Amino acid sequence: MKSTIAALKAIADGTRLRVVKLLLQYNYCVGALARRLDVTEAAISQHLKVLREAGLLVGEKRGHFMHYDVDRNALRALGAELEKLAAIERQVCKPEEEDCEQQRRGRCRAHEAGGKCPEEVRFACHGPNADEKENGRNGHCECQEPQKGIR
Amino acid sequence: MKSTIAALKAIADGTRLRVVKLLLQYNYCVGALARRLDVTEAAISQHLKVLREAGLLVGEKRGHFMHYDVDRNALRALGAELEKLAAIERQVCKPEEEDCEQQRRGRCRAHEAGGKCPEEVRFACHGPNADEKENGRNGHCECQEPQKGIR
DNA sequence: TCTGTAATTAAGTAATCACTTAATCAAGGG
DNA sequence: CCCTTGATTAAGTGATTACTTAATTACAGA
Repeated sequence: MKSTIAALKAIADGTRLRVVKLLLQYNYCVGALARRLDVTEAAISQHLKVLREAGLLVGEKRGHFMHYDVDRNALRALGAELEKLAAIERQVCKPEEEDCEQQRRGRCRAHEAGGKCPEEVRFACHGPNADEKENGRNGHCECQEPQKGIR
Repeated sequence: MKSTIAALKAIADGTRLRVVKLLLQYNYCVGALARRLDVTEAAISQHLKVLREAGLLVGEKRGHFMHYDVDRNALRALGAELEKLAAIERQVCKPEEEDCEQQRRGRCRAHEAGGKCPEEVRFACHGPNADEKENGRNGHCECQEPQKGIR
């Protein structure tokens, strides 16, 4: 997860994205990359280091020259991770499963449509001292799904 | 493509990634998010702005409260884009299809295993003045696929 | 071993960024 | 209309970053 962020940071840069796209097509050496992208060799070298340390590139020395290759699996995995993220399911309230004291609160409509209120949700939506302020507006928010037809 | 970079930059941050993960599960209001992630509301608000402007979040006002939702399609599309990137095919040399003057060069082994040398590759690998320096090492690199068995 | 070149690293700089606090805007409730 | 509270914005700060030039390391040919 920390490596995911590093990899995302690595490709979230215009120049480095161009580097990756080019290296996917051509097995350029560093100097060729620099010429092709019109960037100094030092700059390219530093970008390559970032991409390499993020696990997106692997280098190979051939004679005088250093050639980098994109780790396509790593790149694919990164994409898959984002798609997997997009598939994270919503946690909805199921008050019948848990004793949810938020049901008592006037402005908390999180449960009227039927939903649970796990401890972490209760805490996050109403704060650590939610119990102390009965029926007030303080600390409340309609923190769950949009309530169709209500309000 | 520019929006891709903006979206990548947006999620390539630890706090914002946590925001996205949380909003995928719970429809928290801004204050709830801040409490849950133990970040000031101002900071969260700024992160939400970044994510919103990157097209990853959509906001909805409900009474007093502002609730943000992850645009799952945008997130999925971003992941798909990375996977598509990983599928970019390598350009290999096909000298029989093009008149490739690099074949004459001693140190350029790009073609010995059979490969084309399109103008852009030629330029990138050997520089704009490649023709002027016949048979020299200058400006050359073995810029294509690793040559098995050669050298 | 000496020389020329590819690549990396060092050092410095301007810009960007994540965060802070304080001020401001917005939306009810009394 | 005022007051409270949620949310955003403004302004400032320290850290990070992308780039530059210069120095250094690594490699191979003569």
